[in-house]
Amino acid sequence: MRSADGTAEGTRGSRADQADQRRAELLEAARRVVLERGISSTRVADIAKATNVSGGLIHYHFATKDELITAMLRTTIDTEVARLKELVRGSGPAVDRLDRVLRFYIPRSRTDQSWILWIDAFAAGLREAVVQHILLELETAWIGSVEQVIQAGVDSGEFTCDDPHGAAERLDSMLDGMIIRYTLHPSVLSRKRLLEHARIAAAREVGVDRSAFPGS
Amino acid sequence: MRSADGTAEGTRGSRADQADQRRAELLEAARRVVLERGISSTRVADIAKATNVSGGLIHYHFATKDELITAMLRTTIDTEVARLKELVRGSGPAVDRLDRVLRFYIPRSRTDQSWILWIDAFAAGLREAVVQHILLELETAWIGSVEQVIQAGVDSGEFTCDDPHGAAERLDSMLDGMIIRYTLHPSVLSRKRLLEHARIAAAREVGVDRSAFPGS
DNA sequence: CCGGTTTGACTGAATCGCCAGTAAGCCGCG
DNA sequence: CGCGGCTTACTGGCGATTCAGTCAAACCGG
Repeated sequence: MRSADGTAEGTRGSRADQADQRRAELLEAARRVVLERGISSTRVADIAKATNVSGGLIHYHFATKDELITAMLRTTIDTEVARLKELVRGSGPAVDRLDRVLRFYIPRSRTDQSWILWIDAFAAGLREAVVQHILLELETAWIGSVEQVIQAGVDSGEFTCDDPHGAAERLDSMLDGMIIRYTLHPSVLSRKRLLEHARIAAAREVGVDRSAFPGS
Repeated sequence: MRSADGTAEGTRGSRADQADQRRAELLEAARRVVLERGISSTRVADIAKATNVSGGLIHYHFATKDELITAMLRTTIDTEVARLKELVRGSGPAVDRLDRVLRFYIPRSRTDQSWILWIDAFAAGLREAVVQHILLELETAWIGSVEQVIQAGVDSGEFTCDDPHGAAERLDSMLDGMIIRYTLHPSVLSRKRLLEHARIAAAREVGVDRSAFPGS
């Protein structure tokens, strides 16, 4: 895609490419470190160590720690939203598509830590407008996607729902809250039960019977 | 309740009382400061200043900052749970009682910051077992209360619900998620709309019509 | 193609403000 | 007295940011 000159590959090449690569590497490392230490107790030195790089380099690529963290959230969200959009574009009966979205939302297993990042980000977003904005984007994308699938189901006559947007808001909120609970106390609320709750609520929102959804 | 000795009042008296009072004062100040700065960027010096007290005094009453914060969360929760239990104990038709609980849950106004504390605590709870435990207590109390009111309604024949506990879990989660959203982006989701969502969902869970609840 | 020059990624160590926690002692009340 | 609540003055160290310098790759005039 780049390099109309001699060297004909995008993986390795000009210094700009190298810098981009390093930047991406740092963002990825930042994500890993934040996942296990939390945003507020992550030190730039930790990220440096995780990349086998000097502390100074971090500040060569990112002016401040905040900038690094924000950039990390930004790219994480972007890929997440992209995958979500793709998922929504999929085909099949509306029930299946909706169920797929629900399952994508919910952590895959007890060791899936992706939500740790968002919980941390919620707290950060309380005071940082940039983070707040990023989170709003993510939520909007989710609600929009759920709404879209519901609307498709209504159009095809599979679903009955007089307020797809409201239904999506309710479902999303319920999942947010429940996943936070699951992330904090996995022993109190199993993933299975969580998914079951999601399906029950979803079925109700779109006016079909619970049995229309997968899973017993 | 204390002082079976000479001085016959609980507000002012023995040195122990004075110490207790100071402790409470510090906890209250801690709460205020944390609300506006967040747990992780609250310094003990801030709390000292907010109480017009020297920095050293904090450590006279609380060994570490963590202990102070934890104690603060603890007492906040205790009073919250107490008020909740009292609310549940109230009388009247089950719909009214349920609605009262819902309204108690939701921030009173855009300036009610109580939820900021919990969002912060969620993040802290990701790594601190003590906080995690405190949060679990709070959630359990909420779910229990909602369940209890629903069950009462079922017993009196006002409600239909074959799984009060599950219904309470779903309602609670939805409110958690939605309130986080409201707290972070009040301009995107109004309190009015939030309450309406709560009533719609609640009505559905207990098998009554939305119009059975107050508010148009 | 070559030596000199520039550029840009990167290092390692120093700086410096911040902040939890400590130590020593003051003071008023019982 | 003497104890308990309180203050002031410190410290120890952490941790973001800065900076002077290294090194290799790209560039360029001849």
